[in-house]
Amino acid sequence: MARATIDDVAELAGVSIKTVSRVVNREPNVRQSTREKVDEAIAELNYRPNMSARSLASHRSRLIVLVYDDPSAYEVPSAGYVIRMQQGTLRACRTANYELLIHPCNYRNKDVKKELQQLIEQARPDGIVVAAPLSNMPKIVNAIATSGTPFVRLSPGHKSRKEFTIATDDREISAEMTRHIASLGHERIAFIAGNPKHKAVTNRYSGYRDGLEDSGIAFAEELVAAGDNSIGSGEAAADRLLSLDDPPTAIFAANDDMAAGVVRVANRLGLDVPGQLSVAGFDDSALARQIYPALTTVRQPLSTMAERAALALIGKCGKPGPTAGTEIIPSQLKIRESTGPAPS
Amino acid sequence: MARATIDDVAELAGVSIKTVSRVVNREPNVRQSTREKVDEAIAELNYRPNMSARSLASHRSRLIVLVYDDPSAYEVPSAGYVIRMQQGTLRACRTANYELLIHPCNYRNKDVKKELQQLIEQARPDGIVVAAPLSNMPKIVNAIATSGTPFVRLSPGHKSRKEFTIATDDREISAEMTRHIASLGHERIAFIAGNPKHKAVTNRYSGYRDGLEDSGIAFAEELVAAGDNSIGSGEAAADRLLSLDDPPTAIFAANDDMAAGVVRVANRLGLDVPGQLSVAGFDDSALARQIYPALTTVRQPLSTMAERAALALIGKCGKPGPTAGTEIIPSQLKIRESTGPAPS
DNA sequence: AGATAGATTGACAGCGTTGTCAGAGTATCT
DNA sequence: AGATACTCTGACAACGCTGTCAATCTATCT
Repeated sequence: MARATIDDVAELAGVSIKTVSRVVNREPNVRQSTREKVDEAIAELNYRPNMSARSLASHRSRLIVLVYDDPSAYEVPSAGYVIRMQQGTLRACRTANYELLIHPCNYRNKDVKKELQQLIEQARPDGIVVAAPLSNMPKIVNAIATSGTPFVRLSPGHKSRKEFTIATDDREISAEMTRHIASLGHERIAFIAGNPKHKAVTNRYSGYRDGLEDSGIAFAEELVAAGDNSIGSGEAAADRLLSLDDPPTAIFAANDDMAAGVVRVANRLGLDVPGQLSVAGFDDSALARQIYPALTTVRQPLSTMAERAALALIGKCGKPGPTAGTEIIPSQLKIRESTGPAPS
Repeated sequence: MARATIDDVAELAGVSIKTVSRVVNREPNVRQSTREKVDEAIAELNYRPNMSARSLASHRSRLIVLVYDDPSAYEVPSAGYVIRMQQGTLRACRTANYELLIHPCNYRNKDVKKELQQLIEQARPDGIVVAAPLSNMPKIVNAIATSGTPFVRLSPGHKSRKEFTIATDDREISAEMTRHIASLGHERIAFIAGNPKHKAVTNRYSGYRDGLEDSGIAFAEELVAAGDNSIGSGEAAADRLLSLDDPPTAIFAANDDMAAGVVRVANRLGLDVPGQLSVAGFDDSALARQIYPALTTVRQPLSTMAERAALALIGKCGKPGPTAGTEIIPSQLKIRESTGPAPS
């Protein structure tokens, strides 16, 4: 039994195919009784519009593409990010009956530009969500921009006025985390900075200093350690910080992996967490919940960001709409077991 | 500048559009010189066929859909599975210039059937890869089968002769793991069984018994504990096993989470792993590499399975197409630090 | 009643490919 | 040379839908 086409529906309902098209696309100016007749015919024939035909005729594909960096995506710690972005994008797609095409790509590859162009020309998506770090690479962004396809940058830490960008409040939430720790009575609060290449991560340092100031705590150079986002660098940093004459009673690391390193050192030194040392991380990675004690950390609403991005694209479809500016999605403190009152 | 169409290419090359179509689709019976002329024109105009038109006319979409269960997919431990499947499918797609559409869905939802039908009718994918547990549900499989779209089941532990299925060798590899442990000198090898609802997981128990037999070790009822795949159940099982009069020197858990539970108990009891107790898991989840000592475990080639599935659908593969039968992809032992020689 | 504006509907031409089929070339065989 | 069998090529009709625009209705206004 071949699929019913719009002609079949039109014939059964006794109207023209154009009217069926109107009903299907919820266009105005169709008499209620006509609409009902058509809906009945659609139901009876179990008619579903053919996407290809639709897209060919209307120049719209009801397809959203999510582009992200492949190699980093498939390392263990990044899997969660990717999944959460997909989840958000999918949520948006579902509401509007769009489908999601995923296209991880490797920015180190010389042909990314060509690859993206081909993707765009073949799939003709209605919109593209570009995730970090690709979203911060002019090469990539330009390739997409020149195609004329609407796109949204998912770019924690990078604002932009040129393109529509969804960003995070790394600085503000880091300040909040710092204030939270301070509110527990801590006065010696250390910070482990991350890889300075990641803008979002350096923003966290600024937030730490803001939070200190807000809480009336003097900044102490010696309480800042440099890390590179790895567990190992967190351990090294913790070793140094905890061997200070006047060691910190709380350590805020710019990401969860480094915070996990701190916890590991604390265990080794026999320091109780959070009894003798409070530890906070950032990212709410899987690790944060797997280690003991579970990490107090910051959860960035990656899935909400992605959803927002996709919704913007879907909504913008056809309409001119605002194509520039930055939208900030607020992060959330996840208070768990690794932070507690300062030791007296 | 509007995209070049096949007409533009035909005009520039001085041939008919049909000939351009032939060249683009690598059809035979085109004179070499003609082919070159057309290729030049294509290059000059940077022509890319329009997918929608192509798919409308040819009833093929160059789209593969990956369908998997949503809720379970997005829990932390499953993210890795999903990503690996996507990765494999994408690899296959890339070689044949297909694109991948992902469609997580919730089998608890009453409308899954309708949802899948709609997906199929709208996107008209050339093939569908269905992951477990959806691939084991007749409701789902039938919905897809009746659509006539070629599909492959990704179904560890479930064989089938009716549909084309990619399965794993849970039983065989579990036997191998058991033999490996035995070869290290262990004679008291315990097993923690997983959730009996998962066929793949119960197969592992059979494999354990096979391996015992292969190694000439008598099966002891008391050395088998029941778990439910969670870390907590692993701890409980370990507690019981290790308090036996003649406790095991090695524990093989049917998944990594339970194995992690065993390691946790060992730490608590002050047992050195692997000095006094060897521990093995199954799945090679992220956790396996994150805990200390890193878990000896089994890695199932999920990505290879998915790749194989997609290749079969694309028809790019020399082996028989997606007609029927089961193909087994062998798993791999990952020997890491949690297993070692039996204590003397 | 006649006119006017707006609501409703349909005819038809694309959208950019591929499939079919017939016609034109070419090589090979009697 | 003429016949036969391929090899190449192109004209043209789908494919199933949307956009445009004109035609028809209906309601409202003088």
